[in-house]
Amino acid sequence: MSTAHLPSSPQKPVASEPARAMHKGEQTKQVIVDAALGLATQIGLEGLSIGVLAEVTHMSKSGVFAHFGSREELQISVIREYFNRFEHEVFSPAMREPQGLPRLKALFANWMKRVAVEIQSGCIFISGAVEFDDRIGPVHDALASSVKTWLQAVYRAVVQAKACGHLDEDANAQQIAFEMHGLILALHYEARFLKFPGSIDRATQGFDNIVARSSTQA
Amino acid sequence: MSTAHLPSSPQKPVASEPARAMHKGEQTKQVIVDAALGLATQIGLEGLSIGVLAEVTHMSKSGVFAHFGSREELQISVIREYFNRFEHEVFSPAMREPQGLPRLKALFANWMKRVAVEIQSGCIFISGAVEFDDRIGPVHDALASSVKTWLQAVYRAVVQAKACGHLDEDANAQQIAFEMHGLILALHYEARFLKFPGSIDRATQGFDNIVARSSTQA
DNA sequence: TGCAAAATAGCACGGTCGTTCTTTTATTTT
DNA sequence: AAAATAAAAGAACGACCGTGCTATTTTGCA
Repeated sequence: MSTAHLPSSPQKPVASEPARAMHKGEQTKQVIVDAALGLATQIGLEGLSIGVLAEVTHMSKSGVFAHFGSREELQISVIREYFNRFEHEVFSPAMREPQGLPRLKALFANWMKRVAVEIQSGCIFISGAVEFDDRIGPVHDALASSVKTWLQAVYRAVVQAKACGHLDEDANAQQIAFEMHGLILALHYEARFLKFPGSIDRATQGFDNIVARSSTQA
Repeated sequence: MSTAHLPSSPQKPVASEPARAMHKGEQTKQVIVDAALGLATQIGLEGLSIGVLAEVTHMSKSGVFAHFGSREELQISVIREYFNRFEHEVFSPAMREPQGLPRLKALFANWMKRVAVEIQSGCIFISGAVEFDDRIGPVHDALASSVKTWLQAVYRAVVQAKACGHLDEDANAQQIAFEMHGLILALHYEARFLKFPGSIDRATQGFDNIVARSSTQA
């Protein structure tokens, strides 16, 4: 069974079972990346330090370091891992829904479900954007291209919903994708930072408002 | 002439002219805070370092440090300064508009104008939220209370627009404020980090969509 | 089972950080 | 102008950082 993939998604071992013929190094590297992702979601990609990562994984600093060769490469590995999980949890399940409005709704619902979890754990697509928005280099590029890939997928889902006749043909797809993104960001901001209750409901309602406004008046 | 103030806004010297009877220490402290704000908007409150701040202001590290007593106090000073400027540039001018929809529109327009500038320079209400969203302490508190004060002002403007009959009486004010916040965040994210063109227009359009949906059908 | 190769540990380096303490300089007040 | 006070500099501290180098251990293969 082949799962749907976001375009140009990096093909990597799926982290789960050792997958046979996986050398020791790759296994522990995966363990490190898992731990690094856990740390990065909480304290950010910039907060990631090889020292504390070594502590958490019960290894030596140089042992951890050797798997990546540089801190930047570690950060990029974390971004890739996050992207893969995002694809697996948010994108792929939605692709199993029929094209058009159902798929778009599933996309947003899964996205929201993911962010709802990240109210506790943090989201590196959001924190990373702030940390790397005026920096250049491979980490910025890896992050930006991951996010763009995802937002592009959202955009395509909106276009398809229009093509299916589920949304008004003169609805602005870019505009809708932009507003969806805004709802997610406001949810993350107000729930995680400000601890406002009811934020999830407001994000849900916001999406319903968009759909109601853009739906074909039957 | 007394200017309108956000409730519970800290009263502090307004940075501009030396204001007579201002001791030398307060003047240079203001210079330092100005420079620190400039740095913090670019690299974040966490990126603020006393060393580079000393370089920028042509002072010694200990000279800079003595004005604050701790890095946290410096960060809080920066937050207060940013809050004052935000009030002065965004909130106060809007309060000179008549209550209701005109004032709400001015509030959003000024907010957007501010963020449009911050596409280049950065916004510590946004970056700070990410940096301090799972940390506790006085810096988090100072930042959160500043943001809450501002969002509360937005909310009140929406409520007033309803009271004036400019917006539907069954419009959800919290919902509208939430969606406005989302538009600002999406603008900041997509324009500053992703460098998407047209983001400003989409935020403007998003606000118009909200108003159109909530306006009293005459 | 032995040997090459890969993985991990140990250690040290130069650098930056916030902070403290002491000394010097500048400002304010008498 | 002198004395009192505030402001700024200087130097040093312990801590943490990423990284490079060299040993040691572990692994995989013949």
